[in-house]
Amino acid sequence: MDESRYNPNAIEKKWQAKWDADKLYRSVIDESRPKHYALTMLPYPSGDLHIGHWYAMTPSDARARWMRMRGYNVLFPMGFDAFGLPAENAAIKDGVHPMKRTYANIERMRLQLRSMGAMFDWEREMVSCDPEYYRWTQWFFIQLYKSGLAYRKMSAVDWCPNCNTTLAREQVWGDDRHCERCGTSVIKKDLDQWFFKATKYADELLRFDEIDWPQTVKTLQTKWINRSEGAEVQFPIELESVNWEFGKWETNPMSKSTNPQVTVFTTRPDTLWGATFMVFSPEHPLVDKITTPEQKAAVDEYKAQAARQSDIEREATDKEKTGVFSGAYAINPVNGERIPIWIADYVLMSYGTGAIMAVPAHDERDFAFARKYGLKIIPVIQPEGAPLRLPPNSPNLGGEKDGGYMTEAYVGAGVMVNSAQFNGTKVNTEKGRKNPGIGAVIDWLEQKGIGKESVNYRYRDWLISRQRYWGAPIPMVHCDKHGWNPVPDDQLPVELPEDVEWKPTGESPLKLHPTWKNATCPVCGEPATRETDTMDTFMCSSWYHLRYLSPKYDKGPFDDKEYNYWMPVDTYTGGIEHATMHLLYTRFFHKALRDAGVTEGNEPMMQLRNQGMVLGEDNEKMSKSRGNVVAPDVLVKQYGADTVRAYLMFFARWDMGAPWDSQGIEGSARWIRRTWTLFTDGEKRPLGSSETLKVLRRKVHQTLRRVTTDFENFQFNTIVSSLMELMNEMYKAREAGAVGSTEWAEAQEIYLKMMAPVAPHIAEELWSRIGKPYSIHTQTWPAVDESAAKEDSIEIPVQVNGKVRDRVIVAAEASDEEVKSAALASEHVQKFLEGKEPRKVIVVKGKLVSVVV
RNA sequence: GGGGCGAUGGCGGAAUCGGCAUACGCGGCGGUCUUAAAAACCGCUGGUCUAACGACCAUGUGGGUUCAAGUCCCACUCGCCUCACCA
Repeated sequence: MDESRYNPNAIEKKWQAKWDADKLYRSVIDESRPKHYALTMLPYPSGDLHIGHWYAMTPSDARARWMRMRGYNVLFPMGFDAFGLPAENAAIKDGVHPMKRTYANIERMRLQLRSMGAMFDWEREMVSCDPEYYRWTQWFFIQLYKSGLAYRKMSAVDWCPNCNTTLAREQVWGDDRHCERCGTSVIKKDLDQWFFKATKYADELLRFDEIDWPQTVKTLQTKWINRSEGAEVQFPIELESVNWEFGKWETNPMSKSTNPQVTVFTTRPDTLWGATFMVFSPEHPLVDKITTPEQKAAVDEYKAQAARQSDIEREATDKEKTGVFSGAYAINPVNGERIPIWIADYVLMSYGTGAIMAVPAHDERDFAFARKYGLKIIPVIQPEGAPLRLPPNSPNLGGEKDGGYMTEAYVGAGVMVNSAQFNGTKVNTEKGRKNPGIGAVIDWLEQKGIGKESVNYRYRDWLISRQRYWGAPIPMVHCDKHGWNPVPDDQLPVELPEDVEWKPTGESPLKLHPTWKNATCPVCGEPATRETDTMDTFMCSSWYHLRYLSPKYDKGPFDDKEYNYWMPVDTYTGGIEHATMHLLYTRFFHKALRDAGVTEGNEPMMQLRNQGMVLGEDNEKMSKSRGNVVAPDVLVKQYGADTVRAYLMFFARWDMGAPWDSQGIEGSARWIRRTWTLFTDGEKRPLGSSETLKVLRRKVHQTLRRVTTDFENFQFNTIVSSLMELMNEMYKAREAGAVGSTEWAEAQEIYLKMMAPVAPHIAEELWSRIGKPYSIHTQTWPAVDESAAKEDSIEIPVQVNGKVRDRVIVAAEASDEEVKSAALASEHVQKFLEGKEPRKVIVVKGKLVSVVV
């Protein structure tokens, strides 16, 4: 083979084997060095590494390598998120066991990952479907159960009819409420399921003060949790309104002497006096009890229609509001007014209490509803200036013109009116007690015992039951006498049976298995039944970063020694699509386990950075059906891993992503080849001038300064372009006779060190070819020589009235006066002054001169 | 509909604190080498006008602040992301 030609496949294979044999990337505890835990999101073993994986992992690897060169003891592990639906769905089709398929895929992807030349420590690999891994996933479930954070509840949950399983709220996407995995619209089912009490941590999850995460992720999580402050208020229902035969009131069993109460949540207790009707969700359990015989037919029909409607239709925001009168009345507790109770589907059973007080004057939805059905509107907040005017014939509003009158709800600031002793109280647009009107009313409600301050969240508890086979079995056993109990630790893991049948019945093979579910009760030892549901795979990925610490440890999920040294994760990188899923689950998980005494600290990952997405050449999302998928294996074969790495770092801003350009990679390939030529072409020229060498050295140190800050800031594209510039400069210097000088030797050394994190193989090869000791990857990152980086003379643009008219060259150290006179001495500048005296001359040191006439 | 992010040559992008707009690369054009092509190398490459020196215009649109705006402020247009009757 021709040794002088750049042959990426040969040198990459050679160095990967050597690094492997030398355990160059093995990370072990070393108290003498500061640690750095760099983590990139682990892949699902789909069978092929995608260019998107390369895009996410390569810059993360480069930065981890850079941290290592800066003296940190770096942990950069890799593993597989191996449970999940695709493997099981494929099994139903072709009968290949998910275990077999998954491990075959992992085998293949390991090779592909190795071809990247990343510094993964493979001895720390974890695979979430390995029983030695999910043993601890189950153990964590039991810890949460023992902490009172896991509970079982019957409720209406989201069910994907295609995946045949329930989903967590986070896994239902879009306005058509489709399944995150397969895109099918979900339906509601009443099921008994396991939940984690994530809402207990809602307030803590809203605090981001300890972590350096992108604002967008913090905003998404904040919006997702959606804390709203307000009050709960009890509304008595008129005695005549209650259909007693329908059953008991839980709080007032068959007592006809006390009014039954219904609780509503409101963020606007200051508008209570304007509550002119109530609205119940069609699913509200009291609907049947309060509906009068005359209204029964209409209400039943409305309920049936609401149940028939899909969530899509029901949740369309711009849909006209519909509803039906129940015939019943409630009493507004603040003023004793008798107000009608309506049934409408714009009130959701899943938020608040499923019933609202309607204040049409100050709520848009209630206003629209009141106008449609001719209900009373009473303004209770009056803005400054022109008072709100009701339509003249309110409450009967049909067909009237609205000129000069209220045409929409007033939601701004103002003064309370029509509100008894609160008249005159100022109201602003703040939420909760920050609003003086709300604060005053809450105090009064609490004192009167008809309401209390309350906080509501949109955030739901985490539904983790999945009616599927390919997941970690929920380690619970049910006994007729003793109910649900966790499987004792010494019986973990509860392993998945291998001898199962794949039938497209929609039932989990675990449920259909003849014997697997037979167990004994941990309390009495009598026959009992295993839970046949498995856990959401997000449970597996909520703690994988902990398993990397000690993947073979069998006395616990991790070895404390490793935990104490490496945790928390210092830098976490991955896609933003997990903002309200994995990234929220893992924070909850860490906090819950902190309180159970398992983990330490408040947050698992201190710094988070998100990469963008590589689109297809057609500017569309890559997909097999579009035929625009870029295969990294092909590119590696054609160009070598170093070129692919360099191009992925160069071609777009990492946090933004961009469409793929198959021509563009030629530029990176050229850079790598030209670097090769620069270092291997031994052609000598007569030694050049000292100025040449000085200019070269200056460029080297300027580049080093830039590359260092760019690594710090995840600006990978400009790292590569700076190196390209330096290379061009080195070619010029070589032409001018720099080869053989100490400056040239230094340039070569620093250039390769800067290149090493980006293109580790060629950097190692050239490093050894210039006679340096193995390995470049254990070298120290060079320090910038600021005096060398400094320019001696600089070109200063001179502006006249804001336009650049000339450039003058001055010494870098020149005083403002010197620069000013040099600028004014310019003929060209004088021409534009047209003989006039400058009114003002602004000198910005080292930047420019601005002359104003 | 609410919220967030963004818009710079033919394309991806660069521009630290408000201080030379278009770095670096792709593509294009011209050239060297070659029988030829590829590769490699050299030069040009935002627009308009000009023989040239050079002038004028240009960072989605319209205003504003400033000696100076891609960068700050206001309004709008388009695109992407996100939530979506949340009481």
